[in-house]
Amino acid sequence: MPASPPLADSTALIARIHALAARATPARIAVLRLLDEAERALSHREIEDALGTGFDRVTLYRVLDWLVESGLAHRVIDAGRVFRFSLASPANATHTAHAHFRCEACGKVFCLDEIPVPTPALPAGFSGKAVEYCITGQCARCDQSEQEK
Amino acid sequence: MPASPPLADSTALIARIHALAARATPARIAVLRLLDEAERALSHREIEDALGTGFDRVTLYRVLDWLVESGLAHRVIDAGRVFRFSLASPANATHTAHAHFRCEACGKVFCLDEIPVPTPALPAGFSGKAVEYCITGQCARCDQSEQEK
DNA sequence: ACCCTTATCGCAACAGAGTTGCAATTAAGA
DNA sequence: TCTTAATTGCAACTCTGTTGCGATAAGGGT
Ligand SMILES: [Mn+2]
Ligand SMILES: [Mn+2]
Ligand SMILES: [Zn+2]
Ligand SMILES: [Zn+2]
Repeated sequence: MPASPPLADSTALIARIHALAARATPARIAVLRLLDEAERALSHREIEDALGTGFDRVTLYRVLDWLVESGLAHRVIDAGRVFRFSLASPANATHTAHAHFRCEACGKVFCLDEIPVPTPALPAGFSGKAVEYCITGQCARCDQSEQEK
Repeated sequence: MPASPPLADSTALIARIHALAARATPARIAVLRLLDEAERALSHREIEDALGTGFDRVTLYRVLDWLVESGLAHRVIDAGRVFRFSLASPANATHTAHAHFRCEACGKVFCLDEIPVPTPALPAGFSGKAVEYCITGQCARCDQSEQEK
């Protein structure tokens, strides 16, 4: 039972791609669906594994780049130097700042849309655009499995 | 006119290293001095360039690792997948959360010790340890040079 | 001042994530 | 169905950082 809204069928995904005047290719549809179903930010590797063989790694990289450039997804970098991607919800599609949580145990990154990101006052001469707000710690699942030991 | 306190001489730097029961090698002294003089977080590459030839790249990587492990410095990762290092001031040596600013124009990362980092409420089951708070935009210098055009 | 011990260094080889060039394929409109 | 440019697949590549190991040298003891 995914917490996210019901996953879109292929036709809806294809429409979303066509709305950007781009070609609805199998790779794009597959990645889009996967990110839509995922409740956390996924890395290229995780996406590759989830989709199995059938798509070249470079194709997946390019699909992810395209998703970010087109504004459908956004990219965050984790402590292990790997990019993680999550679908931009209508809420954060407008580049609204939102917080992230990275679990040190399992390495997953979660989008915390509920938490407001404070906008700080900057030193003179500095002009801020985006704010990154990331909490590191242990996620609910890893916290639980640690209790069981 | 550096905003930071007067840079320490070699003997002071050596003392700082010896206080950790470690050997005061040329590489460690040089990197420590450089980070002490820098007002922003430096990447390995920047450190290598600044010090010129004379130290092996691996040695510099190991010095930086040692600095982080010993608590003298802390490491942040930037959007370009490269680590940046800044000396832990007495204030943030205790792992006190502090904000960072990354300039999109010149790529530099600044430590904003003045800005307080808010501690957010997390979803149930999540336990937070560290908070990363990074503002992206344009630094004072790049903002200025843009005006001149 | 000299010797030991072993922490640290230098080199070379390696690893992982991501990028680029280009010919072959194919989505989508005519 | 035909055309054409967007997209793919593959191979080679870059960049940052890591590891193994023999050589070097910091620093404590004499
Ligand atoms: Mn997010
Ligand atoms: Mn800092
Ligand atoms: Zn976890
Ligand atoms: Zn700048």
